[in-house]
Amino acid sequence: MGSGHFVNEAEEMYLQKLYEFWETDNEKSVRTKDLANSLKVKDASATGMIQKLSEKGLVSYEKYKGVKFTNSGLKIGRQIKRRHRLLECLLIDVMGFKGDAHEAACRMEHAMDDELEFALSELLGDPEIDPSGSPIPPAETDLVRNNLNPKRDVVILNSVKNGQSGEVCAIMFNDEKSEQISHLGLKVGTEISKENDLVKIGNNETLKYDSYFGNKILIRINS
Amino acid sequence: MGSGHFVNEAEEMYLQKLYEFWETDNEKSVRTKDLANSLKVKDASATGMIQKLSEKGLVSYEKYKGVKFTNSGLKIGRQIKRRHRLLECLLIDVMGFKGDAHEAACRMEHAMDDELEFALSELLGDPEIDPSGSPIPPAETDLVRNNLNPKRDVVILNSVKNGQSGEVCAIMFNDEKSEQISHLGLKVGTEISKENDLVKIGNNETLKYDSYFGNKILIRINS
DNA sequence: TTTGTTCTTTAGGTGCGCCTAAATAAAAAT
DNA sequence: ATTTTTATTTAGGCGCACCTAAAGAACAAA
Repeated sequence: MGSGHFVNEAEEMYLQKLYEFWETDNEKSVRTKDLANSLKVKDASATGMIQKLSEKGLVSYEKYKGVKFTNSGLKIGRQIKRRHRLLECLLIDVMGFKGDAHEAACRMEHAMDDELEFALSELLGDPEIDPSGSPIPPAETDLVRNNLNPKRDVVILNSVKNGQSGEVCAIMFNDEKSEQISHLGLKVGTEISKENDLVKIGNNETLKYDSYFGNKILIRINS
Repeated sequence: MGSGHFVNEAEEMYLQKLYEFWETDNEKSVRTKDLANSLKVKDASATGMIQKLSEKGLVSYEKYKGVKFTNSGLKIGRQIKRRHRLLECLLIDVMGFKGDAHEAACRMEHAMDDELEFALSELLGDPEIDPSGSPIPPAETDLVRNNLNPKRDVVILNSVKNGQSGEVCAIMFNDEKSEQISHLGLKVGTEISKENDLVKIGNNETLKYDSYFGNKILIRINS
């Protein structure tokens, strides 16, 4: 990444976890013990990995003083977390996966490259939070949208932007909540539009929906 | 799996590769060298792993005579291959991923459990071939469809079954081929039905489409 | 400040999957 | 049948990430 570092799976796990600490306080340095605990490894193991990451210039580290990101380490940690949360969106919101999505995402995140990350993010409508409400960091790499990655005009309701309008083109599940969706007055073909962060439906009434539904409803944006 | 074996990632790779040999000839035993070559490891490494798998009862092995699946080994190899090919469908057909899908799938397949495999297969309409035309083996575990996994009534066009009818509810991409799709006379709302492996559209005309389009068009099945 | 506790690091060891090099078996060519 | 070639296996090592046990540093309380 960045300066051409090769970072393996174990290192990525540490950097991602470090990013979680960074999210709550991006100043404080992280204690070896806390890192070890949350990764469920022994303290001595964490020390070893920290030293390795420090060698690679991904964290700054002084004995007995804890560890902090360097810029390049932060980039990588943030990117892995981004991929992780995008995967959770896919598994939970789109696929309706009821198993241990965190665990699955944890293992899949290391298999993603920039392109796959880009494609997934676009499929999901470039979401900014994951199913548990945690923020999805922005992309490190601003891939130029080209003819290999054409602009998509079908997005999930949650990612419709102010000023856009469109039409419901799919409601992804037929589960116990689908009845609730029809109570909202929504069905395939319903026209919607968004202004001032409010979604209106055909009769000019404001649509009240939560994030769950917003992920299940596909909208074809009017061009 | 089956008799409670724990199989790690490396072992899964060997079993999956062995399954590829099994697919072309399920009698012939596989030579160490061929296995090593296709996994891009040295012959000696393959020998070691074969011996390990043999210890576990997943392959039958006699020195200098090559290796064959046992029943339990075949089950595992087949399942990993199934997961791999389902992932390729997701990446290529649904997400439009243009990178190295094989490589990505290779790494993700080991992160899947029965439930995720089930959810993915259903999202894809239980496909029987992957994007390159290779057959997707059937599920080993016939998960009972329960309230956690409600029946989906939106499927891709390719997986509409004879006797079913429904309505186009989404066309997933707006790329260079979308124009071709509209030339087919298809748009959101179009009614379709399938009999004798032929898809008819509203005016009773037979729809001619290829697998590419069949994966991009979502159909809501009439109940 | 001394003592006790907690945290961190070092030192040494394990398992795993890979490697190379060398020995041995099987197969092919003469 | 003997030699040559190819395939396979053994033996010994390496790197990696983890572990335990023990030493040492930092911190808190008396």
